[in-house]
Amino acid sequence: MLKLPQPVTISPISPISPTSAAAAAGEIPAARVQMADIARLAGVSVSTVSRALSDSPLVNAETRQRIGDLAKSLHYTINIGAQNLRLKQNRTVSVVVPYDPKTRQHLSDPFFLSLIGSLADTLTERGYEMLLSRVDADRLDLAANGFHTGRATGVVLIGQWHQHDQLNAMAVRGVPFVVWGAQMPHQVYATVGGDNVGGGRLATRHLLAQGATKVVFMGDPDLPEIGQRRQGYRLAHEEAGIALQPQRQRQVPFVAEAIEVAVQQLLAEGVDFDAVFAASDLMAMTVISSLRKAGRSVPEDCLVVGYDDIALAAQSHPPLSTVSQPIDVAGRALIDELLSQVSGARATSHQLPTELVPRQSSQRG
Amino acid sequence: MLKLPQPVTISPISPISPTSAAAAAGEIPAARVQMADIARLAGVSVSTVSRALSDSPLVNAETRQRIGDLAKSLHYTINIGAQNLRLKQNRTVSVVVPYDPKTRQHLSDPFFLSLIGSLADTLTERGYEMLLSRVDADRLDLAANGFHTGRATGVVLIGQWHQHDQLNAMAVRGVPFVVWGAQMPHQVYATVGGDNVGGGRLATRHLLAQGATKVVFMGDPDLPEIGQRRQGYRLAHEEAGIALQPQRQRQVPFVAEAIEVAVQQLLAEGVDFDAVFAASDLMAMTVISSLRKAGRSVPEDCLVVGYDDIALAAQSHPPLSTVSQPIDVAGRALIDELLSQVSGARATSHQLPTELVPRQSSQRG
DNA sequence: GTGAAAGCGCTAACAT
DNA sequence: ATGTTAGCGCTTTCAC
Repeated sequence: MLKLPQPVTISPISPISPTSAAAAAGEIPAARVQMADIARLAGVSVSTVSRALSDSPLVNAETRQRIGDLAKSLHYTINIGAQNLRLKQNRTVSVVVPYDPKTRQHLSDPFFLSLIGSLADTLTERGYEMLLSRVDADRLDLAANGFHTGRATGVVLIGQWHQHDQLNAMAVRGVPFVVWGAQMPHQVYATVGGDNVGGGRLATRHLLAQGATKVVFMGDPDLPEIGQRRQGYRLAHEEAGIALQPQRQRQVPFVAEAIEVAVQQLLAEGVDFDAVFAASDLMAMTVISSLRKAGRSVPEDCLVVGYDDIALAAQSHPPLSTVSQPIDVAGRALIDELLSQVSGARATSHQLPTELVPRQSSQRG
Repeated sequence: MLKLPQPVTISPISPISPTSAAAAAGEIPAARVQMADIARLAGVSVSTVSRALSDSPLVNAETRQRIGDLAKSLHYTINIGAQNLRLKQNRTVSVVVPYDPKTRQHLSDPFFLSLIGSLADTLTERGYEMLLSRVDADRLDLAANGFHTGRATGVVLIGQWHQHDQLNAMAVRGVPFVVWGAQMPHQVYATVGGDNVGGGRLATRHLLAQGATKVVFMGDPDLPEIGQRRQGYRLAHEEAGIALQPQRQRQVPFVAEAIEVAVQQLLAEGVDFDAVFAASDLMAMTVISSLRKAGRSVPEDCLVVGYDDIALAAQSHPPLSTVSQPIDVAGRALIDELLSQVSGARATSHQLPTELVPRQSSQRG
C-alpha cells in the first residue's frame, strides 16, 4: 500500500494532494510500446505480429497465442492513427454543435445534450468513435473540417441555424453529413428531425381543445425547426377557424433572461392570452416560473405546452405537457443515415414522428 | 436552383426526400486531395507545400501565397492522422463516461451532460479535439484505450465509480488522466471534484437551521462522491448534537422509479421526517414530485435540498435549493490538470468550492 | 507459415 | 528558397 502525504489546505482549485504516477512507478513515461517491440520479444517479424493481432489464419496458432499474450501483458494496442493511414479507413464520426457567435452561449440545452448522449451510445454500439466539437454558427462550413482533415468518416451537425446555403455547398462538395433539424425547400443535404409542423399543430390543437382561445407562441422562428413549429401553430388555428394575432406570436431567443422579459412585456402590453405554446421545454418552464412571479398560476390562469419532453418535464410542477421527440431513435437515425451515405447511398432525409404528451400544465382542473 | 421532388408519404423514419449530393454535383466522391496534388498543380515539391502551409519563413512569400490560395480553392486541409504520425504529437483528449453495466442506462444525467458541454468548450478554446466514448463501469481500465491506441494525449474520466484500484493501476502505468470525482485515501491518480463533504454539510446545516430536525439523506453512498456528501450530512448532525437515525439514510440509485419507490417506502414505513437532502437535483425533483403524489407538499410539509444546481433548479416549482458545483471551472480545471500532466507535471488533485444556493424548496413560509 | 519491402500522407534534416 | 531523402507505425503484396 502506498502511503501518501495527506493534504490540509483547501483553497479554490489549489493542489491539495500532490502525487505523481511517474514517481510512484519510479520510471520515466516509457516510450509507447509498438509492434516492433513485440516482434523482437517474440522473436518474429513485424508482419507476423500484425497478422497474429488481426487473427489472420495465415499464422501458426501457437505463435498467434504467444504474440497475443505478449501484447496483452505489455498493454499493447495497435496505433490507430498509423493503422488508419495505412488502411485509408476510419471509424470515427465528427459531431458538431454550432454556437451562436453573438451570445457565445455554452452548450447547455438539455435536449441537445441528451441527443449527444444518444449519439455517443449509438456510435459506441456500432464500434465507432465520436469526435465532439463546437463551431461558430456563422461558419457552419467549418463543420466539414473533421472530414477534410481525414479524422472522420462523416459529420453529424446538431442544428442547422440559418446557414442553409453553406450546408448545400458542403453537400455538393461531397462531404458525407447529416443535420439534425428541419427539412427545407431546395435542400441537397440530408436532415433527420422531428415532424415540427405536426408537433406544433398537435400542441396547439390540444390547447384549443382544452378551451384556450388566445394562445401565445413563443420562440425564434428564424431557426428552421422553430419556424415550422410556429407553422403548425398557425395551421391549428386555421383548422379551428380562429384568427391569428400578431401580438401573440413572440420572437424570443433561447436565453432565460430574454424569456422572462418577454413574459413581462406580454403582461405589460396587456396582451390578452390564456395559453402559451413554448418552443422548448426549457422555455416553457421559464415561462411558467415567470408567470408565477407575476401572480399568474399554471394551469389555472394559463395553460402551457412545451416541446422536447426532456427528462425533467415529468417531474416539474405542474408536470409539463409537451411534444416528445424520440431521442434514442434520433441518435440511431442520424448515425444510420450518415453511415449509409458513407457506403455510397444517396443523402436521404428522415422525419421522425412526434407525439403529444399531455400532462397537468395544459389541463384545467 | 435545384428542383427536387417533393415527398408526400410520411412514415416513421422513412425516407421522405431522396436527394443525392453526388448526383447533384454530377461527380464520383473524389479521392481526397492531398499535398502531392497541390504540389503538382503549383509546380513545386511536396516539401515546399508543407512548409508553405505551416507558414515557414523559409519559403518565398509569393510562392506561399500561391500555394495557400490553391489549397483554399481545393478545400485542402492537412491530413491530421498523417501529420500526427509523423510528428508523434496529438491534440486530442479522450473523454470517457462510464455506464452502469447493470442498468446500461443511457447517458442522461443533466450534470454530467453539462460537464461534457463545458469540457467541449474548454477543449475547443485550447485548440484540442475531444473524443467522447462510453465504457463499462466495471472495466474502467478500458478508458485508457484512447491513450494506448495513440488517439489521445490523455483521458478525462467522468465519475470514478467503485474502481479505485483499476484507476491507481492506470496511473502507475503512466497514462495521463484525470477523474471527475472524489478524492480518496491511497490515491495515486488525480481527481478534480467539488468539496462533497463540505457541500453535504452546507446543505444539512441549512436544513437544520431552517428548523428541520429529522432530515433524510437519499443517495447511493457506494459512489465516492455521494458517500462524501453523506459524510457531510453526518458531520452537520454531530455539530448540531442531533443523533443520526439509520432509517433516515436511504441507499437509492439514480433511477427515477427507484427514487419514487424509496419515497413510498419511507412513508409506508412510517419514518418520521421533515426534510430531505437528495444527492442530486434530478433526485430532489423526483422526490418532490413523489411527495406531492402522496399528498405532502414542499416546502410546507417537508423541506428539500438537492445537489448540482442544474439549469432547471431555478425554474422548477418550488425553486429548488441546492448546492452548486462550478461547472465551467470544473471543465477548465480538468483540462488544465490533464494538460499539465502531459507536459510532465505530477498528478495533482484539485478540489473546487461548493456553495449553498438557498431557494424556496427549503424555506418554510 | 513467415520475412522483406513498399507505401499510406506527412515533416524535417540534409543537401543544393 | 527549394528539392531529396528518410521515416513516423502500421498492413500487405510478393517472395521463399
